[in-house]
Amino acid sequence: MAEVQSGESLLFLTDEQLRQGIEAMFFAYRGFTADPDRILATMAYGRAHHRAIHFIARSPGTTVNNLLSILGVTKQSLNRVLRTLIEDGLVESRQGTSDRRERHLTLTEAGAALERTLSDAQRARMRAAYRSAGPEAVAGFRQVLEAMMDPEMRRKYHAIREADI
Amino acid sequence: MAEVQSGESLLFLTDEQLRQGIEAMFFAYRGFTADPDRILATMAYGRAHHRAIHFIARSPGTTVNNLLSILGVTKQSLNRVLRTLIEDGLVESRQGTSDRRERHLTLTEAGAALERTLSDAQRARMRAAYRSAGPEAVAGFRQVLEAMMDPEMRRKYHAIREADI
DNA sequence: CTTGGAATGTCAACAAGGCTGACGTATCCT
DNA sequence: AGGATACGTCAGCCTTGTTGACATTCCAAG
Repeated sequence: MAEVQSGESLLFLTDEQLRQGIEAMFFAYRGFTADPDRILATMAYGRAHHRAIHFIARSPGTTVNNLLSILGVTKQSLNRVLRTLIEDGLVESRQGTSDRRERHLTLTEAGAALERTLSDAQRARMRAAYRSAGPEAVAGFRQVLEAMMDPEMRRKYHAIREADI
Repeated sequence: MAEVQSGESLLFLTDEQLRQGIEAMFFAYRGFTADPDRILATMAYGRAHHRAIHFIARSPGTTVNNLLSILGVTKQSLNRVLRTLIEDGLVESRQGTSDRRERHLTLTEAGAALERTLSDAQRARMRAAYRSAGPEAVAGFRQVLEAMMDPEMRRKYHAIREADI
């Protein structure tokens, strides 16, 4: 038959295996967002606020445009979120010095505190998953995720890390 | 110092590593949904329709309640989606025979065709990612994802597979 | 046989968070 | 001087989630 696999090595590419991978992504992403979502639900915030806070924390002083390209939403969408965060004193927006059209975003103390609360919860789950799966599984996990990204997103994913140096 | 790692083996549990894993999940999930989203955008459907179609295809004859527990939304949310799919002739709802309160959901030919289009696109990306990462990475990927799920979701994830036997 | 509860469907109202389109202002660069 | 860029904002729309209330249908226990 045509479906016979040429050895065990390609079994991970059967449609059934791929389908299980798809479902694993679906269920895992739910777990991934569950803890922050629970915390955010007690405030007037949602997942969109979390994403903004996360990436501002990650790249303090980032511009609105940069954040837009990372989050992949329209400026109107981001602005709605950003406005409430600024009004609530969690994010600070400072005019740029070299280019005064730009706004540079940073977390205030309160913003940083919320960020810590959210990311502690999310990291705790990630840490538990990593620990139970082990270092080699984690390396594979990261490899597959990276291969799944759109090339442009992959560039941004790397860019964020390089900015830390 | 307290931060000194006890060897390379625990490096995958540093906050920085966990943070990168979190961001990898974020960017990868975007890629994961990008292709079906593009297809759905050309019709009057969204991601919610895709999810319903996927799990009906996966478990033909499933009940509304079962679908609800898998998708984790309210019946009102699901019903809205289901109604349009039934009206459009993609899903068939048949009253149960043993328990006639239940509705059993199956895809029509048209529904199955759309499911194939959507899942072909999603599987193509998954296949490319799997191929580029290799079988061992895939095993690790699956392990970490599974560890990340809520226990209840993990049960459902396994239940779907066992139902195939 | 009656009744309680479960499964399902439906109506209404609302909110979050996407989107498009249009417009205005400040700033920078050529 | 004029075009491009960065940002903010108003208005309106869509999908998809939520709660609450209520009707229907049916199974099962008393």
